Amino acid sequence: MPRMAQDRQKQDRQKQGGAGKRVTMAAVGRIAGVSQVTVSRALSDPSKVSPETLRRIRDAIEATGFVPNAIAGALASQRSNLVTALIPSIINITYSAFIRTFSQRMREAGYQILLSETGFDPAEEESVIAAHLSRRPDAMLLTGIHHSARAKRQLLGAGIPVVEVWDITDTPIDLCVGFSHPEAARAVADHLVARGHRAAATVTASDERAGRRRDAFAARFTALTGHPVPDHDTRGPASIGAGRAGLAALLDNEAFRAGVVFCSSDLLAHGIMIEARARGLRVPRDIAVMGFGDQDFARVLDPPLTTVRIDRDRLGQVAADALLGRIACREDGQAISDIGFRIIDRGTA
Amino acid sequence: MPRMAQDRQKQDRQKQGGAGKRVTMAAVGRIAGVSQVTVSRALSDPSKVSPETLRRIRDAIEATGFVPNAIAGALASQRSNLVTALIPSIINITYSAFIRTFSQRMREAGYQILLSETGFDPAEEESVIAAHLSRRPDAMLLTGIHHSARAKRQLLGAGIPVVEVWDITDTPIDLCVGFSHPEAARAVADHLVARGHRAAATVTASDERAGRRRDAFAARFTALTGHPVPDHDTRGPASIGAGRAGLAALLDNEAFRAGVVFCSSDLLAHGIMIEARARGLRVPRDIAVMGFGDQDFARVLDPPLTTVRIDRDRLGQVAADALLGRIACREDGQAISDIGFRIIDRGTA
DNA sequence: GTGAAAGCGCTAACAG
DNA sequence: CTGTTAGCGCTTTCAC
Repeated sequence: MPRMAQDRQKQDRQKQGGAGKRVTMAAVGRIAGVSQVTVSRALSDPSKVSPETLRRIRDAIEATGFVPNAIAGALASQRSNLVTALIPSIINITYSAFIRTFSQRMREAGYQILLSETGFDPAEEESVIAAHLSRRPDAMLLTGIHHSARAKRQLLGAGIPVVEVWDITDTPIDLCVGFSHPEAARAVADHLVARGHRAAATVTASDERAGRRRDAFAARFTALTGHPVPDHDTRGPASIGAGRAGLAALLDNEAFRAGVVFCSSDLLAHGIMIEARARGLRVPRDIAVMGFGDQDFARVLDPPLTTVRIDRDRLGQVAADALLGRIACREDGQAISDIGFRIIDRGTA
Repeated sequence: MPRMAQDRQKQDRQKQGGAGKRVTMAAVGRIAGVSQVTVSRALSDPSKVSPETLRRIRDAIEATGFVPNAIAGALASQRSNLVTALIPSIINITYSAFIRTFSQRMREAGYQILLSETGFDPAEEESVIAAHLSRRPDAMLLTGIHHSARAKRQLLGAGIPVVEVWDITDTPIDLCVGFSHPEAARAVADHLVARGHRAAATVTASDERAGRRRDAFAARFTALTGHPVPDHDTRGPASIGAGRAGLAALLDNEAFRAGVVFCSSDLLAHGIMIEARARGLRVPRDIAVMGFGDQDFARVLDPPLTTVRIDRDRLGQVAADALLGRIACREDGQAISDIGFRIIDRGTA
């Protein structure tokens, strides 16, 4: 900030009066007739302070509107009560829904969550990780299992519990909770072939995990049926519009005319249903659709969407518990949790 | 297998010094052969340090994996470079989409965002505000204009810039950017009546602002047509499923048989389209639908959804700029910004 | 049950 | 250009 602006700001804050001096524990103590430490104790463990003193301190806090300075507390105690989380996208319900469960669980345990988006970009992630680490979080949540070497080093150096979610690996940085994407995709291929499908295509959003599902699906489907699996890459985030465009492209290219489309998300699948209907094609008779994620709308579409359920709430919960366990130094909890997946057979495939 | 990975992990942490000594500026300085302040300067303003010294410091940082301690920095400088934001729901795209724009803008200016949900509950909001204030943010964003008296007092006492978004008032705490919900709702009523609609109903999610829109809409529509406007309250968050259930309830109650349904969100409107079609009703011939929000899917539905557009990106941008302006002490920026709304006429009403 | 003293790791003056 | 000296507002530890 330019020097002048800074000076002016200082003056303004002082003029504000109420804002000039923020209330400190020392000030509260002065009013209550005790020392600063006693105020600290009254807040952190009231039982260590006599009832009478406690009352005076509480009155003083109320009168001054004192709000403790967590920054100073964190510096002194070396505990920030902060947990940071990185997700690819905040507007993608897949991630935001499980972050909500995770946050709630952590908040109940007294932690606040610092959340950032990384936008599916490893370089971006690296810089965000460093920024987060500078806040000295007590633990950290990362999405996915691929991180730059530098980021891993810093994470290890931080000496805090780290949980990687939404994927699974034998070699996590620390903790890991998720499921195997290739395995899920192969299960989908097996399922669709068992149901009699002999032609398939995929529509896939820009997401490394989605890409691995597509590859595993195509490999298995082709192995089983001998037919290639054309793919449409949305080159962007999943959306209903991208799904419509995806089916349109597949059909117009004549790479695909009928069969089942396996999508990397329910949103895409929904778009495919709309596009199919707009073209006078019947779902699932002409075009069958398989989603991924089992978002809340999947069951209320018409026909209801066949998809793969990932228990996001459980994922958030298990991730939080794993971290909490590590923080409490219970090293006994298992480091790797596979929460699995489940094919939900409904009306579109 | 987990066991081995776990053991390996444990060793790694111990070797790393686990909870051991984190690298400090003093340590980096020692290695580079300079004092701690010089390291600080090298980081905050490299031009103040000789090139040769800078090189040695950078090498030392690289070698040690040093990550600056923002906690200590914040305590010393009285600037946290943290901005906190409260939104009702993280999984509601309405809010998460604009938070993304806001965050990006703030990040470019060097701020990190601490985000929390308040879940539409004022009491919850109050406690979250206090928790956020304890982190000594440099600014704060609040959703809506209704806050508890205690919360307002603490906010004022904090002496930081505060912006209230998604609504508008003549008496903001500090800054305010949004639009008038009753005004938007009345404009919708005028528009629908002008298009010939004489019967209307509403489907409304649990959200104070949505409720105010419904009330203003019903009052205007009735004043214009003489007909009452039945409402279905979803008693919960907006969703496609809630929209379907809403139309079903309206129709089954016989409070409503044909006409236009004004929804508090596009998601609800989408559900209504699905339910109407499932019942063999034509949209918009039998049931017309008006959404709210103009989410990305609105234009790709079939028929495309008529709705009200709120420029969320602009909202996020203006909110960020307002805050940044205040932080830089440019008191000239206007305190209240009305970003307006726009009726987007498409195929459903 | 309460207080005094000693930092936590950094930034902000002020010297040199 | 670089170093020294003071804190920032708490928690911790040790006395009393």
